Amino acid sequence: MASERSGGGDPVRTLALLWRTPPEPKPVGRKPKVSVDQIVTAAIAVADREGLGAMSMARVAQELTVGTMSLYTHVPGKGELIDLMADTVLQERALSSDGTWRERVKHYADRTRAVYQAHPWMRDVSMVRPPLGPGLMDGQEFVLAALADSGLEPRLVTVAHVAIEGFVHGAAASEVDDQQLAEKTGESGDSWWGARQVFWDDYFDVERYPTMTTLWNAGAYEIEGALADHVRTSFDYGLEKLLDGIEGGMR
Amino acid sequence: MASERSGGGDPVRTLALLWRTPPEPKPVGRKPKVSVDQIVTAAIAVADREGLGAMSMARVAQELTVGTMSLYTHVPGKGELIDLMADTVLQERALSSDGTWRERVKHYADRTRAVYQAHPWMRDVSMVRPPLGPGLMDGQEFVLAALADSGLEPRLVTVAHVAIEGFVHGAAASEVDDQQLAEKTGESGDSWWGARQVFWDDYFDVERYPTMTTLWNAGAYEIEGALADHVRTSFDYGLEKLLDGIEGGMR
DNA sequence: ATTGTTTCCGTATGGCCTACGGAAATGGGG
DNA sequence: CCCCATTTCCGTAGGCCATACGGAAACAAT
Repeated sequence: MASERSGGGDPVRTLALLWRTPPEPKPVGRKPKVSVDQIVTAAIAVADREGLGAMSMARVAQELTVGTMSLYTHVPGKGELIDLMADTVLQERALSSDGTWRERVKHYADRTRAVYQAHPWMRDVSMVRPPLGPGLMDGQEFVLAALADSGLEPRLVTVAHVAIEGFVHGAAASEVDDQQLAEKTGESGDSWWGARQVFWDDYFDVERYPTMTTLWNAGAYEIEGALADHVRTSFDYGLEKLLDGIEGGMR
Repeated sequence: MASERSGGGDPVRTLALLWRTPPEPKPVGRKPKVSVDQIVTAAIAVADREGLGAMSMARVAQELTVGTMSLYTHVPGKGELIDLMADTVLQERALSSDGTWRERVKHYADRTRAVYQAHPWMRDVSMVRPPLGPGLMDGQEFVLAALADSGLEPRLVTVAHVAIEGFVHGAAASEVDDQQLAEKTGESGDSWWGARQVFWDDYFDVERYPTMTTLWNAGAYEIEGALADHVRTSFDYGLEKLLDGIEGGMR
């Protein structure tokens, strides 16, 4: 399977689940052993610990000491479950609207980044056909409000929004990728690059890559802390410059 | 499975494959029915047509009318095969270094985007521990050269590089996601959003989302062409503004 | 106790990766 | 011409996965 997808099923059913529309109480019939919330919570727990790849229906059911097929009574399928998981963790952002529009966008970026840190499997969830639940929508509103306050004209607000959203999710995903792989393979990013020392020894061609060579000699690659910090710094820089550009384009 | 990963195996073996170090000619023994190149080409063909999810070892072997296990003689495993595929298609960029540094960065973005368009499965390949082959390295050198020419000091060149690389790959991935899903589910992005009309009717809360409501009323969401075009425009805008910011930060 | 309703879940199908080990092909030396 | 080291080919098997189907089990009301 490629990236885990979602949003495939019946929109009406999925939306009802996302917004937890109370499914009119059933006075008759067997009592449920599990609830949607329990399933989503268990699924998130499994994915947090072992990655989205390990989050199989069987595994989640096991966690709840329930038969695999019981889950299908409460959730249409795996895709929809992932939708629910994603929207749930996005709600953890708890965005507070203080400060200038720039500060708020940065706040949004930080909170979103924190979600990815806490739930690295978010990297594997496509946000192109996103779950239209409260977690996602609240975030959208927050960024749009900040951009609207910036004085950008409406048309540009929507354009800038897509660019920022893309940057933030992309950055958060990249940043987290490293840790995710480290967990999965039991090998840290630094050690992975260390093992590829062979590359610099045996394959790097100084004539083919003059700029890299120059930069190397200029000490531009002497990193202070861990590699992950460097990546993070770079994305902070990128967001800053993106906002600079947007701000500059207004005048 | 989460995103398809790679880069797990023995670095020495993988690097030899990426750079096609000729494995000293074997004078004795049975003649190979397939070569590494044939395997990679077939794998790319399958992934192009049916997605990375369909690119199984069995499927590729079938394509070459060969037993599944024969592939393992030439390629260590699926992860390494994906590395080879990725680096191969990145080589298709054929970057030409004309114009200002900004033009060259944009050229790079466009060519990379084209690769993702032609090979949508690239969305599912993580670029955090990338295949250190010629395709990737040539791209890195190209962007670094452009940034170095911009007059940015060496330290900032590497920082800006990570930011740009993240933006470009992220943008290309997002853009392609839509088409990939369309193919996979047989439903276009526009029709998908159309089916979610229910959301606006039944769940959208005007009081909870005042900015969205205002923007909607201001006509900011009246899109001209297809949704995909709008996304593309937004990323062009984003890259432009990012470069503006970088340029502005130099003075 | 029967009936209607709802939930639980065992089974089965068809897919995936890849470890293992034997069969088949090939060229050189006797 | 036969033998044999060497290399490649590939069948089998084990252990995963999602989910369609249909019957068993639990519960409330009659």
